[in-house]
Amino acid sequence: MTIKEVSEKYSIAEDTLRYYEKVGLIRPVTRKNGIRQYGEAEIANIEFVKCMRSAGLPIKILAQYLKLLDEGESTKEERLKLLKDQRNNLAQKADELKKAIDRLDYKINLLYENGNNKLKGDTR
Amino acid sequence: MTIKEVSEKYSIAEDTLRYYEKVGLIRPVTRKNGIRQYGEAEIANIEFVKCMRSAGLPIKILAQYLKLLDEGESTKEERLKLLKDQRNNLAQKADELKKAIDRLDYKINLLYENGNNKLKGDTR
DNA sequence: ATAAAACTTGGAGTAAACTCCAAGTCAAGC
DNA sequence: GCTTGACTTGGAGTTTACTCCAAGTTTTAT
Repeated sequence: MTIKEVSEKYSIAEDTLRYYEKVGLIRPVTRKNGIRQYGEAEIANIEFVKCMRSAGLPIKILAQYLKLLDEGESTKEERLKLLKDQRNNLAQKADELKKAIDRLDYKINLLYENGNNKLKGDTR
Repeated sequence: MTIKEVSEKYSIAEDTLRYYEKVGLIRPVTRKNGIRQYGEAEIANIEFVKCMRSAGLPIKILAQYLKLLDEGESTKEERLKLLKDQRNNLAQKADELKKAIDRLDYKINLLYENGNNKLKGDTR
């Protein structure tokens, strides 16, 4: 798979794919005449990265995780901690998201039920 | 309430509070000898803004919403649309978050059950 | 009244994550 | 054999959301 195909399949700009490689978020891609040929493993990585990035995991963290993975078995504990930390971060983010959604829903309902948004204590 | 008190109560830097005011995310705060005195309405605004920002709503959107509010009743439909759009954005974000969390949980479990992370098809 | 602490402003600087660009290479079609 | 088009690189530029700073003013404590 060429960079263009990957870019289209996953809606990630070619520039971004090269950038990810540069900063160690995906492994160096093997080339054919200097041109990147993405194999199955690379594709799997990219799909994983996309999922994590869309949830807001920082690039640095993901790069560090890949580095640990490539360092082998000895980094197992560290990887476990990293994954758990990130999982907890996301869970907290999900909480905040839920609160904001509930609040928006409340405001939306106010607007439906009552054109006048100036109910006591809700000036926004 | 002074800017310092608000800053401490809501864990928002003073600079950030002034910045929010500058970009129209909160209304101009009334002054006493040039010094900001935050009243109840301002505090409520700030608390709302904090909730929305922690969910990732862009500053531009929040500023636009405040502007619409201050333009009065005629902007009701537009405000409703804005709130719904943002609500939907957040809901989608929550979905992505959930997917990422599930995936991390899966990886964490793999690590617990099996030191060797190289199960078929999971190179990350 | 005067030194120290707290506040003000406008603008510059920073960090993260891209995104764009110029200049060069390389294989393929005519 | 030359042009076209896709690809490459390194580096500069952009956006968002702060965050810091210098220089000045005001308030408070002695």
